[in-house]
Amino acid sequence: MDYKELANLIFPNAKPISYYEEKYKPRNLKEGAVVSRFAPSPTGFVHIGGLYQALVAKLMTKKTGGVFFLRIEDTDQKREVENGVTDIVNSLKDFDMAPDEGMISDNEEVGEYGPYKQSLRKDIYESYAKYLLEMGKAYPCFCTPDEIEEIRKKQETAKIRTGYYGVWAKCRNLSIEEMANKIKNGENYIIRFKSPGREDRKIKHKDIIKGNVEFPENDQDIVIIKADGLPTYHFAHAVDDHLMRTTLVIRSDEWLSSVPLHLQLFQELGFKAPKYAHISPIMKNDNGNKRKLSKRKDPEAAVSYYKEEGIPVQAVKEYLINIANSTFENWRRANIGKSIDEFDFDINKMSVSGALFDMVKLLDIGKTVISKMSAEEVYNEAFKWSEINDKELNDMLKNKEYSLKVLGIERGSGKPRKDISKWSDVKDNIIYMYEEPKEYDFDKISGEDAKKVIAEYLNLYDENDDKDTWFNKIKDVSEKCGYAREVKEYKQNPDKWPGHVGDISTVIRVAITGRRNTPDLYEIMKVLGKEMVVKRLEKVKDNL
RNA sequence: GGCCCCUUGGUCAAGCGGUUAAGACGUAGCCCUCUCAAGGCUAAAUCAUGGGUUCGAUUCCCGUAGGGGUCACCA
Repeated sequence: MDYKELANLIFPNAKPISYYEEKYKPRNLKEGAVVSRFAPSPTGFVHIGGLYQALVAKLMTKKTGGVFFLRIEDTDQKREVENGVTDIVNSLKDFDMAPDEGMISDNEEVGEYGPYKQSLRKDIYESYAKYLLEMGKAYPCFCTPDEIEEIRKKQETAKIRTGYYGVWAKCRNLSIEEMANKIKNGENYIIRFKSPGREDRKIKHKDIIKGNVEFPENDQDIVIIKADGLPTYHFAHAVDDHLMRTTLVIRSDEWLSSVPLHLQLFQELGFKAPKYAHISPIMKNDNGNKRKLSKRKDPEAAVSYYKEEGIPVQAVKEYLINIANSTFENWRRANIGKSIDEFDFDINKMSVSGALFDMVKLLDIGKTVISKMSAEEVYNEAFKWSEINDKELNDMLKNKEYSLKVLGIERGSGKPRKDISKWSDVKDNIIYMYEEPKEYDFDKISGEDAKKVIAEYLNLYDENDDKDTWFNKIKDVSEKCGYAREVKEYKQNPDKWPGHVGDISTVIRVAITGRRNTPDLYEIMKVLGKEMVVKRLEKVKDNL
């Protein structure tokens, strides 16, 4: 019996690898085009770190005229979660990052290099496993989980490296006949890679982000096909990224220490290895310690959080790009209005260490992004968000013509307002334009004095006044009530008056909006219209 | 614990042997102003640490400390 017969015994029906090599031809792309991917496992919501990786991949492929694809790594059916794939596909869509090829729904895909779901690629993995078996580069292992555990314990007490390697790899030295007999006797087994590596030798690897790294060679006989017949991550990675003709693997840096193994796998399979870019995770400050953003502890770890909070998609992307290339914000300032695709993203400039997540900065970007939008855009986005997240706001916004005016206050000028950083801010920002105030937060002038101010103002108010006339009338009221017409006058002589025109306009502002702080009162009154303004003023006057 | 990676203000970070060590967010103050949000100006605040190498180290080398990752039939 030889290796070939053993391989046939294990995988009698597997196609020769030449079939797949022929089927998935090298891509016909121009020189330098990057083929990269997002390859999550459907084990729960998409993590912001995953979106970050996907964004970098997307940027790189876009920049070079390459291909960005989505592959689902569902080789662990135990951890799989319902709607996992749908969530991933939708999350990418939400961020306007739909892949060029790969999965486009739970069970549909586009592209010539599929299937893009690993659980559907079993035949392919078997072919390549068989290929390794034929060459004696893989072998069946009959060790039970208990035996593996026992080996590990021995290694631990002896204080030596744990794992299935060298003399500890019992099954690698079984004769072909022994292996065949065990299989024929129905013993359970898995397939292991027979590592040619030696721990006392070093390999050098140049990572796109981390730079030069030196590791001991891999000498672990890792499992490549599990008891359930599916491949492990490592094996699937090598086979898939070869067959899908990936040129750049962008992934989280927790994989960095697997690079020696992966390189070895590519080598032994006769594949050309891709380039690797290991991205540092996005961290969070936890009592002075940095730790990865955690799915369990941190709501902002889930990309769905941003959608629910109504943080603009563009803000999230710009924030992420800024973490990746901090020169982005300078570019953005100099290129207002341009698409982020025009930014010359440089993956080599990405930080080697993990950045702390900064919600304050994200929200600041959100503010800027929204301030650049037209009233129409703000309306559309806020409306869309409110449909699923805020019924009350949605009802308010149903009056489109009026809402457009409300959202247009101090917008469209050279210096638009910057007070909304996320869609969930909108309601509180504009609610007094829809409902009469329930409470009045007067400042220094209240009671009878406030009543007098309002009464005087009602005498003068004319909705057709231009802004200067409007303001002069408030100054007139100030004078009548014994307050300074001008703030400057008052400041020069603070003892002469009890206050100034600012205090008077505060009374009117509060009477109309219920608040001391609002955008331009003149515009607010214009939008509200005469009827509403008078009604609100009368109401306050009568109740003071 | 073994192996690997990292360390510039509170945060993101430029920098790549000689700089007054950029910029942004945040913080504080001033200006503008009918309030607020902005905007303008200004300020405080950083090279983890000890050794080298060098005429000169934030930058190069070594050690130390601190942080992170990884050691599965999970990805």
